[in-house]
Amino acid sequence: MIRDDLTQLIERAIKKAQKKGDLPQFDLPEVTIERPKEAAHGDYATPVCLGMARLARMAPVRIAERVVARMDRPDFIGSVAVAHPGFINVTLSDAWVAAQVETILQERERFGHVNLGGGRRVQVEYISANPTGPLTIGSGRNAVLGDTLANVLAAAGWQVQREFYVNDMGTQIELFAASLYARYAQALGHDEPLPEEGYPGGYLVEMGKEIAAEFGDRFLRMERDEAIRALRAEGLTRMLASIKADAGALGVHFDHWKSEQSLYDDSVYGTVFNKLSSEGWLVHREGAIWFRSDLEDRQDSGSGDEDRQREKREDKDNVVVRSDGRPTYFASDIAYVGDKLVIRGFDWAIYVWGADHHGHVSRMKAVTRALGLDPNRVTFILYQLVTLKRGGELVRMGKRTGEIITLREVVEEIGADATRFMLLTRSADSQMELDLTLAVQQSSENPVYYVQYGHARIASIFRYARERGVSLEGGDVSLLTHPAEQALIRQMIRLPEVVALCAETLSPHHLTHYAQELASAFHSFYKECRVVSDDPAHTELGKARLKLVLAAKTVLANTLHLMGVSAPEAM
RNA sequence: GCCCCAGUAGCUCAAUGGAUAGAGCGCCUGACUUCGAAUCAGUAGGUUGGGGGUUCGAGUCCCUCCUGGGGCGCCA
Repeated sequence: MIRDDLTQLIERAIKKAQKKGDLPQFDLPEVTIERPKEAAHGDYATPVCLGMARLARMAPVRIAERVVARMDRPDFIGSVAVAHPGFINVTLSDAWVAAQVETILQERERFGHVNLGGGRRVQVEYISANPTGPLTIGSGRNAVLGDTLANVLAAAGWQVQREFYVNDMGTQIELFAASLYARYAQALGHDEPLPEEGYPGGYLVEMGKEIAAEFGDRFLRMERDEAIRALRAEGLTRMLASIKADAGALGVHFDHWKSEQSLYDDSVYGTVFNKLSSEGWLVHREGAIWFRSDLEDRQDSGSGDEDRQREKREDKDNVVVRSDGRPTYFASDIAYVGDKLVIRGFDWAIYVWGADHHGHVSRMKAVTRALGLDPNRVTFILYQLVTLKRGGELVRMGKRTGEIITLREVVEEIGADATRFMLLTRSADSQMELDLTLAVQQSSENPVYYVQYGHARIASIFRYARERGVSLEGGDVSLLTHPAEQALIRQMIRLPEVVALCAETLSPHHLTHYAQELASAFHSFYKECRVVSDDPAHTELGKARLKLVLAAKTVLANTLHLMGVSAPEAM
């Protein structure tokens, strides 16, 4: 990336200035390159000389002048300027900018990719909603974050696996099975009450009817426990199929569905448990088995580990096995992290969790450390919960309370593209309020259409060009010197930087903002510059501009696809 | 009580410690007999919740207070 080239260019210039005696000797500070907000400040800028003022005991502007004097000028540099109070502003060469159109046309769908991952393996685990009900809009935010993050990491050179963790054992699935049994029995006319704490949602009534219609009274003729066991399996299969379909409707597909139960069946849990136990991490107390966190501080004090997430250390012990012998959810999580990092050998495991699971992060980090693994190999993306309203009224929602606004409902109302874009625009840290009534009303003015319109408009230009028999063959991109053309290309070549930013900060929402800026640059260009024209004097420029808009179409499509949004040829 | 996240234009939200805090929606003014007006060009709108501090420079970092959300179970 140009940005990295610039960093090196400036670093070399500083060292050279020191060597030649223009600047005193001091340790090089980190050279940061930023994109100035003000167009007049060029394409890139660095404030590094401001920070060097004290080290060099010189005025920042003087330092900047001496650094600039020692800078090499490779072909991509247009001009370099020093600006008060000591910025170095770099403007790219217009000729080099224009030439990037050819680069984009060569790289096509790979344009925007960067190699930060170096082929290392990362697993992104997302949604992982309990398979006891349909996906909610909250799961939608999880899905969009995780899925887009996976796209971004893949574009950033990581080998990515997308995983859905299926909680197919434990209290909730038992309640689900018992609830289903009741609904099934009711469908056959029996007066079977819903269990206490059961799932009251209407979807189970439907499922009970379906199973009754398909299997008749087969399950009623069994022992009750046996029937519930059979219905649990049947219900789980149906629920997972429904979840898969709901996720698919949003364009989300998984590489692997990991069963929680399999962690026990495949003795992953046993292996991990024995390791922790033999190393003294587990303690028996009050009839239960606890993971102790008090060992932690002694273990690696001063080890200098730099957590990506500055979490508070876990300060309390947590139950792994209940006094009745049943493992807790935490027990599964322990086995699962071992499964991810050791057995399957992922270099990095990313979990996408709602903020309500925040309290579990520190104990997961603690367990990872206890297993002798680098805690930086697990990262938790926490997103703030979505509060829902309908017509201004708060909707209290939950699978266990029965009232649900399903993801499918929203996708059917406003479409997958608008849903994804809407859920992706905000950073994960911001709590969002979603009024379904308003969202439906406003879906037609969702900015996603502005971006897609740009893509469709270009497709239309090509349809028109074909009618006129105009092609881009032999187009000379060096003719692209118009300010609107240059501005558009400058936006286009930002994509790799945006991908890098999203991957480094694990915040894919930058994509939505970039997409709008890119589309805006295109629409401005379109208004100012005629692409296809009958004017003979325009022929050469027209060919060059066809190349430009094809490149723009490519970058728009790549950006949209990273977000999991379609790039329509017409709309 | 303790911990985490947030508070920025009327609304929804951006802004790797940098220059004059930006978009979209909404408001107002202009632009379609030539490639798609789901568009473009422009106007208005701000004490970045309050108060201290660090820094050459703070929306961003630290302290404190206020408001909202979430967590602190042998629940998941």
